[in-house]
Amino acid sequence: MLPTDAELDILGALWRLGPSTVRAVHQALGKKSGYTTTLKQMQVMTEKGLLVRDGRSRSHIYRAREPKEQTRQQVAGDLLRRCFAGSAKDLLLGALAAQPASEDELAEIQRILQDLEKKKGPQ
Amino acid sequence: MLPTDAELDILGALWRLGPSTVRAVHQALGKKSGYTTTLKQMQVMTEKGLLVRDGRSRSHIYRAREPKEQTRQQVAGDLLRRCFAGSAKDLLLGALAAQPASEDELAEIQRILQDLEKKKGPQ
DNA sequence: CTTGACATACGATCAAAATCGTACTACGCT
DNA sequence: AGCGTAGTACGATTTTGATCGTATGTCAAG
Repeated sequence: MLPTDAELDILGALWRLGPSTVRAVHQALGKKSGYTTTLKQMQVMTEKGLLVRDGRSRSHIYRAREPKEQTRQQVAGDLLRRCFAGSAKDLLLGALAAQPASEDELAEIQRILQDLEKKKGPQ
Repeated sequence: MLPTDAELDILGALWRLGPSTVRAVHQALGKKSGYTTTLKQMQVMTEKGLLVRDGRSRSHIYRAREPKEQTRQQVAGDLLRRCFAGSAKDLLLGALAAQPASEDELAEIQRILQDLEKKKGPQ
């Protein structure tokens, strides 16, 4: 099951920060809502299996249960199908239109694509 | 305001089909839910300004109000920020991991990137 | 040992999205 | 004209996500 929007924000914070307390996540989120809201959300996410909690210290430490890459893959794949008719090209185009990438990043993407084609072509 | 998930499905269907009746969209959606649900959703979307309706024929014809590219840009940009820390590279990687692209599509992406860099570099 | 700061637990509530039932309407067919 | 089919209109309900208040627990400083 895919994470909701608010859940994605929390996962994003945990990816950035590494394993963290509720308070750390809440602060990193720039807190439009109250602390107990974030707490509750992370509790629910733990029940759902999105997070795991280490309750040994008084302030529990949470971390994402699945590797970041896996979650990203799921959510990108979902959008790809639902909104871009499966076209990775169109997805990239949309992303770049929304937020232009630096030349360095463009070059890096090129490199990755070349590697991919090398790996794929010979087969 | 970003379309909800169900709204995105409807937009996707309209992009594929072109201007269509509720029934056509409902069928294209392969829906688990009833016809009036789709109808109601499209009515709400019309109120929100996501769709426009031509009510001249008995079966009203709906189409997306904004160009596909604009909506895609918004939704891709949102995901890019929220889930990929602004890295278009990571977004592309996630998408490709979820659904590998053909060699042709990879090549096409390369071409687009080269054009982009040419346009950007000289400035 | 008491108190205050900070933590979790958890029910209640609120808001938004999705679903459905049913009433009403227009059209074509006989 | 009357009937059946296929459509819209729209209120009601259900479901889900997000938010909050408050009760309670823990610990360390004084």
